[in-house]
Amino acid sequence: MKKLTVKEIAKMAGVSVTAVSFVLNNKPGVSDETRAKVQQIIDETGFKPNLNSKKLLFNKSFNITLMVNSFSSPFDDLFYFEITRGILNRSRKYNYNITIAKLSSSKPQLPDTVYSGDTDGIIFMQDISEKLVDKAVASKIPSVIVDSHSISKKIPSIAPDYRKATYDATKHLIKCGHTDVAMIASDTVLDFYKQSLLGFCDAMNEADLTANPESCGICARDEESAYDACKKLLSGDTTPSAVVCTVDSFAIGAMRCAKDMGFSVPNDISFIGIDDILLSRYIEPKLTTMGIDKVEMGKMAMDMLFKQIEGETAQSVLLPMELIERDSVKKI
Amino acid sequence: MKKLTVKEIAKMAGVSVTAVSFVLNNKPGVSDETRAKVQQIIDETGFKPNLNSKKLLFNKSFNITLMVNSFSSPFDDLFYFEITRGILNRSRKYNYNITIAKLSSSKPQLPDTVYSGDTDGIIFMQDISEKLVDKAVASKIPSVIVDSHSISKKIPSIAPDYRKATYDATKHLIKCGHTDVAMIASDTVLDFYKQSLLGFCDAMNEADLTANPESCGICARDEESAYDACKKLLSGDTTPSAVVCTVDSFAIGAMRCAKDMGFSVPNDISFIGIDDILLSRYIEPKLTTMGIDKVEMGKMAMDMLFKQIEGETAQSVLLPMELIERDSVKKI
DNA sequence: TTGAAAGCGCTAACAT
DNA sequence: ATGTTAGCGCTTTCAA
Repeated sequence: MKKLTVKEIAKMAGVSVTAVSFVLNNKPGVSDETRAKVQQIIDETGFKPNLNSKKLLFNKSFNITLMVNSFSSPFDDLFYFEITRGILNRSRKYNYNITIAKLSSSKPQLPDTVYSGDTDGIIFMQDISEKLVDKAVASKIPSVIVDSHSISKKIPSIAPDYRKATYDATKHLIKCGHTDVAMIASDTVLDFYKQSLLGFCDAMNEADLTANPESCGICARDEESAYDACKKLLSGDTTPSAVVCTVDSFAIGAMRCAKDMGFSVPNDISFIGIDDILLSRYIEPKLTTMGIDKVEMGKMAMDMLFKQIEGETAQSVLLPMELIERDSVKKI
Repeated sequence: MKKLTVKEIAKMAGVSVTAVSFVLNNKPGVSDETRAKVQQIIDETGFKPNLNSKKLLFNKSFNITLMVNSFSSPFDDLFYFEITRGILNRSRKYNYNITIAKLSSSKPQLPDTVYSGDTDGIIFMQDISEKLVDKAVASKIPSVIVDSHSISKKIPSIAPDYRKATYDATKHLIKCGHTDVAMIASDTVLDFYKQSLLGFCDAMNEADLTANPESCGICARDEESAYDACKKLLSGDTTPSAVVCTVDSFAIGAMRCAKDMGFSVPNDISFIGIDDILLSRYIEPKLTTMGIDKVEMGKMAMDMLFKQIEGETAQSVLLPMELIERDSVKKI
């Protein structure tokens, strides 16, 4: 059997390749009669035009690169996996491939595909270094950042409103009657830390409670260091009655520490997280946290990227998070 | 600035395009002098040949499609995410893109990319229907199945040795002094169920214990139904002292049930799982289970796929699982 | 409405 | 060793 090409189909239908091309792309310029004839052959043979020639012609790869952070924890992976669902969902609409690439942990580099014309856009998952942002901007390749913790103006991003989320989380604790509230924040991204601090202090001040360095200057970078941070927090003369953790995984580590130290959660001490990772539903007690629709985030990322691919400009968005009440906060 | 092409580089270096092509691909046929000259221009300009033309020429897409099951649970996602790490890791070596596609839940269909020449191979994650297997074989596209629960002969697959794993899990319980051992198995894939049963019975028989329908005829399909299955198991006149669950998520559901019914785990009843999903380390008590190196599975999948892409045939492999002792099994 | 042919950027066969 | 050129499969301009 001969390989199917437009040329071959044209021969079979007794028409020119132009006619076949027009039929394939639903373009006018062929008589109904010719169109029907060609369409029939296409249907019979199941012919699908080879994408590679289109790629060359239009100098497009029909690939979107998903850059994932290689040093993220499995907890984060799950978070990003859900975002990926949304991205995949939308990619079908646009008829693009989604290709995954790991971000090099050693040096900030765009994927090779950018330079060989093998990608039409990049979706960065999680924060990227300022250097990488600059490289992306310089390459002129359409890009978006999804779940950015800092507010970059150079690349459109989709980020949860972490300041508001921290504010709401703190406020929830206060509403539950807590007055000695502390925070374990992440200090890996400066801007994220600032937002957490701002949100926390806003809520405290509003309730005429004071936020001091002892209560909100404690930081962590992963579950393990959150364990240590919590130990420090609970070893002082006075212990807080509630702790807001700016990342769920911190809350998980911190609660483990509290339990190990003989505290009962939430009876002796309450915890609230931010992110609603899968695990939060399964630990004991189930973690109260701030959640967001991750699938929706993925869809938005895709839409924003496409706006750019089509030459328009896209605006960054800040998404609200919702309180998810479970069992780690006690009403007093 | 003119767009960089081989032609342009050739002009700049004052040589033919052939020379440039040879230099780019490290082929002999140019003098050292010419090579150096061309290389210099390439380095200076940072020229990268456009991949799209190569794709057309060789009729290759340099894309590998990763087919993921759309109806898998988040627990499974995590399992597959780790496999994906291995796949990504190896893809760099081969210089291929990894594109992800969701398997349609409604009908068994190969991705469109197969028919438009937009993929050079498929890695199926988890089991696929026999119909889909046939379609993949018919399309002649190189394929592998990773984490297959059944043993298909038509497509090379990488699967954990679930029979052996069930055998080892059961044997571990017996070695810990348990004689009343039951099993909660998955019956979604017939072949998987058979393997579980065989492994379980082998271990029981070897120890002169009897496996009867009451102890090994109980099945589930997810965490929730495992909860119900366990309820049935523990409502009889005699209750087993240990249960092997052929999937970790079943064990999680079953343990929750046992605790809800007032049993203490592992004091009153022990549980062992298979898979070592992330969650198993975080639940209370930490689940004893059978684990496997998932990153390695991904790497193997990639290697097997490439063997096929290069025209060789690949053999299915059965991977051993290792016992991971944690806190859900009591020694008596 | 139709068909012929150029051209996307590259590699490789062929001629020099 | 070097240069010229055909051709991968498609879309689209142009001429008929």
